[in-house]
Amino acid sequence: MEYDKTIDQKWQRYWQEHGTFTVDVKADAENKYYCLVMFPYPSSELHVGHARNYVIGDAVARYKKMQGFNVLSPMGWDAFGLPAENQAIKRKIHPKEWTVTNITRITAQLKSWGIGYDWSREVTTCMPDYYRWTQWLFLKLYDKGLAYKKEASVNWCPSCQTVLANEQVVSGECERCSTVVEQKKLKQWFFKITDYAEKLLDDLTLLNDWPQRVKTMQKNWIGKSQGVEIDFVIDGYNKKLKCFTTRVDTIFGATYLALSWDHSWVEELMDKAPNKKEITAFIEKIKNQPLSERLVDNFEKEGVFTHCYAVNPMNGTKIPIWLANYILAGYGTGAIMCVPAHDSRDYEFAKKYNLDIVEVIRKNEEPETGNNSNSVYEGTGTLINSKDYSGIDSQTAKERLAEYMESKGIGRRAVNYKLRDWLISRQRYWGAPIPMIYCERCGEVPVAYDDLPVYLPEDVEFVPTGQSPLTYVDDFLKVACPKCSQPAQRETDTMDTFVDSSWYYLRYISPKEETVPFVRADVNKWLPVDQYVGGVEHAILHLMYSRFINKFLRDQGLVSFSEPFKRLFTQGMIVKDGAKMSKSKGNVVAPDYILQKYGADTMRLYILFMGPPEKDAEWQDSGLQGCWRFLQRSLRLVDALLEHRGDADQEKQASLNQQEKSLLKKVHSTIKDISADLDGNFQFNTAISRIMELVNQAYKSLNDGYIRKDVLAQTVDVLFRLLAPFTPHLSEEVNSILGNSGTIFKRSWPQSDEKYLKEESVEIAILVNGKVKAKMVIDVSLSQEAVKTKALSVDKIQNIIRDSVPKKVIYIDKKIVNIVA
RNA sequence: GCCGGAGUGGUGGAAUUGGCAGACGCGCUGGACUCAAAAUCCAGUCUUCGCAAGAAGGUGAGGGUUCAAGUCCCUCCUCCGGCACCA
Repeated sequence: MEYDKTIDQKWQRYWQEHGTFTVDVKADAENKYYCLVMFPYPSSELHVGHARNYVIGDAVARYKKMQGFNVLSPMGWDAFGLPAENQAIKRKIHPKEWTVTNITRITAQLKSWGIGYDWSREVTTCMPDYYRWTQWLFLKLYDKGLAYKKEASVNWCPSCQTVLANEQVVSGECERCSTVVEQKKLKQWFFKITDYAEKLLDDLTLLNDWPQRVKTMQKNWIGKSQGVEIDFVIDGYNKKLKCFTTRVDTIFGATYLALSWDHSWVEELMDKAPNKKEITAFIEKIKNQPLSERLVDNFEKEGVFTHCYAVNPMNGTKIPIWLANYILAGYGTGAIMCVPAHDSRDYEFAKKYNLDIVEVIRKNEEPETGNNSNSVYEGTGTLINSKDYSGIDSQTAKERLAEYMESKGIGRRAVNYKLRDWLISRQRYWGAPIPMIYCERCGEVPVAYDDLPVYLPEDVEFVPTGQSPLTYVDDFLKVACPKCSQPAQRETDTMDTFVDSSWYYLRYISPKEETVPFVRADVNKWLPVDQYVGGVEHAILHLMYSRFINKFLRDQGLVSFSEPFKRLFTQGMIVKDGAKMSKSKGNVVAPDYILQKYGADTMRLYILFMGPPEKDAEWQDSGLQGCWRFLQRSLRLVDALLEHRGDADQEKQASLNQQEKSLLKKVHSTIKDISADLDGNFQFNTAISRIMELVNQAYKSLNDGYIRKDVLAQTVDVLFRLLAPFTPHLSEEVNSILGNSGTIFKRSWPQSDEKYLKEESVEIAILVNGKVKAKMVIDVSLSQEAVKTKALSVDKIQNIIRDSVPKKVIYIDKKIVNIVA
């Protein structure tokens, strides 16, 4: 049998016509398996790097289907977003047109690779029937006070001409275009994800089947820290400064306070400050400093003295209050107590400005060292110079001090998070309009649910001005206030596209529903997603936003599960010439020529065989060639079977020869091992190598002598069923050639038969005085004695071992020896 | 700086989690077929010594535990990823 391109098309057509991958959510809910691949942003054509994602997802889906699950594997489009708009500006094509063209092209690609989706569930986030429900979600959040507008210092990308969420700023640069991000004070919409910080953190422990790496990243991003918020009375003011610290045990070493430039009290203190000019200049300097400058390694600490003092509540000492550039504006209270002896940053600052350094913690191992205040010790230990608390260890002191402060009302236990609220406004056109209206009389008024969707107007000038292009569309902008019917204006910003993608996995269950975003009963049956597959670049962004939205919907009683994705798999990149594939580098491997020359199955097989799927892998055309060779070899086994002469019935009378036995053993051990590879962590590479071994052995057996027809038939049949998740077209073709009707995916996954796997060897442990001294495997055929007898002499054992296992393990004490089978 | 992950042939990578290191693929070498090439098939391919059977060494470096270590423990080196003034 020869491979021929028409095989691909033949079976792709078959799957489509027979609805092989179409799911009825009501009828198929029992024994369901929801396999989801992160939906793509439809920009240009897909290359083999993208293909890896879909091929992995498809292999899982097809494997599960063969195992008898009702597999839902849907596809859709994350279709709003900046690239479409940027293309529109550059080429004068409407974003919608550009997007739809790309979707058509990519759909054809996915189909040509034989990815088995239920296309009847396709969702497209830029279509009104979808974004209507994204707006609905916004209103739901608004109703609960979780969507709010506030003025804040926000990240602004001057190139994209829009604000960005914290999560979209990477090392001070725009995640998308790598432009240095600026800080601007703007009034923007936020989602209150911080309300869910604790839940998002706690429930990470439920995600046993997520990569540890992703969970750690989320944990760090949420950044919970526990400590104490201490009130410092300001000398001469009727005012307290709240400072958060995780090291309350160092309170007696606090020798100054430091405030961030935008602390609320700064304005008041300026009235009296003798060095007002100096302070103003200092604040201006920090304010205008680009974020990127702050992120360099040795960012110079600077500050200015306010000429005010605070009182340390524990010892009454007056300590100076400074403004300092290293105090983060958005974290904690924006004011901290500084302990130079035990914090390297405070130490650096104190040295520079000649502030007191008082050691209050001593490392436990070193009892007395003469030199103090010349170095920083940031660890815990025993308190010194701390009045009544001296001699106590850090941990105990933390608790006692917190208790004391709470009882005196001068401090309280507190928790802080690094996580900030999710900024969702974007000053761009190609996104879901935020469904809000501003009325001079009534203020901020949400659009009524019944008035959704707020349609995105299509006739728009795209040129970015820093204002949303919608600002200039009168038909859109001007609207009657829903409350008082007076002229009012719509919100012109659109939503971050991560809002669209934070709930799409729910819409797949009810994609055509016109009255609700999803049917609750069906969603509760089909979710959580059993297997989610995607790139690790979404470890924080998409995956945390989705978890947040899911938890919100759960709290509203709209879904019943608290985590949307039960298992997560993050695949690595495919690189070429050591670099990520990109058009600008000119190292893109386009799938088209591969399909032409080798067909879809060869490409799929190679992508899965390249290496562990979670790791990056280097594309090698020669490796692809190897997979092609392997498939050709496999197909020649089919020929060998078809040409095989010999009467199967007659053959069955005779007993199997050694080769046939060994081949059948290989067939069944392969089934067993591959199932383990796939049930575990998707070790497609080793699964495929096992199939190659099977083919090699089958060849050897054929070359060496006669193989019974039924044995060969079983080998070939199992071989192509095992290959089916990887090479579905060829497996279908072979399946039909072997006389089976219908699709191979309605047949079951092969089961290994234990009778062929019976071990001919036995593992024994050698005990000396009851202690395991050695374990080894002995070939039973060589020494039946080993199993029959419970105890053997040392000599005998050594003989058996010499005959059957390598010398290396012959270390036995000349004592009593037992054999445990 | 902190937190993760990883270091195995010429190369991508295996090793039932402590049990014959290098499976499988690529590449390379030799042979068969061919006027020749491609394709295909067969054999070989960690290093050293040996015609061979075989012997010895070998998983970033050094030490340790164990009958047995790529795998576990300690010290160090290198690379990759994430976070990065989070008080």
